[in-house]
Amino acid sequence: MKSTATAPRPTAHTTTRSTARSTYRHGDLRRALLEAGIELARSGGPDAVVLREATRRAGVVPNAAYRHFGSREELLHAVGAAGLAALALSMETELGQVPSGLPPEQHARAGLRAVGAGYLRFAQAEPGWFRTAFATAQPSEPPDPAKAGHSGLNPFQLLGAALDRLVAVGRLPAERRPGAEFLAWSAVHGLALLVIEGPLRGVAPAQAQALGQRLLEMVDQGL
Amino acid sequence: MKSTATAPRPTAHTTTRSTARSTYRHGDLRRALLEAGIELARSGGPDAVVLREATRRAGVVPNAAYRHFGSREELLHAVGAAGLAALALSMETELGQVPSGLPPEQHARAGLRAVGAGYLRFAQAEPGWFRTAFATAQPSEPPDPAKAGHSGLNPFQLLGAALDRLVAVGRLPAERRPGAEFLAWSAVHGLALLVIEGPLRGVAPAQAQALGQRLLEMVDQGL
DNA sequence: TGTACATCAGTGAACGCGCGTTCACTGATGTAC
DNA sequence: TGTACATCAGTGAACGCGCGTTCACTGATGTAC
Repeated sequence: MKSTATAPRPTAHTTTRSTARSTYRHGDLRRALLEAGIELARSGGPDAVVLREATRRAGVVPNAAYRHFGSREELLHAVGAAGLAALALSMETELGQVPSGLPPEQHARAGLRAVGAGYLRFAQAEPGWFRTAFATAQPSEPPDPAKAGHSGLNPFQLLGAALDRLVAVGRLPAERRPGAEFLAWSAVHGLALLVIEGPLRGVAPAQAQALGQRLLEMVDQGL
Repeated sequence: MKSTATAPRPTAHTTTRSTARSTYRHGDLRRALLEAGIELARSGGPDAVVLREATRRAGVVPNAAYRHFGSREELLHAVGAAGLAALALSMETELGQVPSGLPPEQHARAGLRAVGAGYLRFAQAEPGWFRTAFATAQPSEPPDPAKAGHSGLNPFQLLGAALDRLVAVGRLPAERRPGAEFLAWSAVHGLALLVIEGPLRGVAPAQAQALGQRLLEMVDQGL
């Protein structure tokens, strides 16, 4: 029994999940598609961000998406950008938990660890979205506010700022500052992948957490 | 003009790339499919390992693959296993270049760096194959000879052996040995990804090399 | 040395699938008068 | 306050694509006698 036949137009799509429209116009389809896209990324990574499925979830016909995104790729990038913003937020949360009474050097070191911990936490909590975000992190440098956290900084900038503080405080020699982002980022990114899609997949969260602490220690000592 | 009509059967597939058969039987289709699969992985990563394309390149009809691989997945895993073996070889090459006259501690440290350098070198030289291999590195522990290098050790075992030597020589406290593989692996794997599909994509090879050296130094100091 | 026969590697044709994207359309909304 | 009209968000139908996988087949090869 196909139920699409006689139902009134606006409410015809009874498979609609989130947005059961009562009007012809959707209202905020762009946002609905983005949110559906995020949901897809969360549950299956970048490859799961499928245009047709996003429109299905928004209760809309497939090509309606083209009013708001030029292509599937554009939607994917929007999902990735939102992921970077969420990642920045995760870092900021960790940064906010650094005690303020510490001596300057300790404080700066704790800041770097917090940034790394926020990265690992987000990667583990949202592996699919994280992978999508990373795929988007690649390109240009003009900082995009859509990728930033509350501070207005994106993840890369938050890391840079933490390293700058290490230099300011005398913990990191200035001549070793250039490129240091990539050393710290490598370590933390590698562990994230080992945990979410590598040989450490399925390890107990507590154990992964402990490994994360050791890794951040290694970076702190080795930088 | 379709040329498939009257041509004699065995040589009908004029689009055949590598293996222009003159016999009805292929001879070594399994190997041909595996090699085609490797070629596909090398040029596009795991997603590019497409069963139909592999058979096309082997000059054979699509379903012929099922005489040798139970599914696309099985072919993909064979490609990945071969990649792990190639990775092990790359590590062994670097290990072979460690001078033998060094004092024990220097020698052990150079060994760990060599393992890391081999990893990075292979990842950069064969990004697509490397990604495919990593996807295969996940599962069980029963060491598979198909994934090993000349020494009979697979990449993970080569890393473990290098760390064991650090302990034997007194450079790494025994209590920090457990799990140390994952710290070193994380750092090196993260940089590999930053370079091949991350923000460092397109950086000059020499610069990537330099960053690799700094990273290995960080690990050496921080472990 | 020759013949009958079993084996099984590769063929040929077809399937259902879901995807991204294009086209011409329709009808709800907001604005100008 | 009411009407005409332009805009443009969402519809409906269709496209071509390439994929993995299944089926019943055919004919080359090697072995037993």
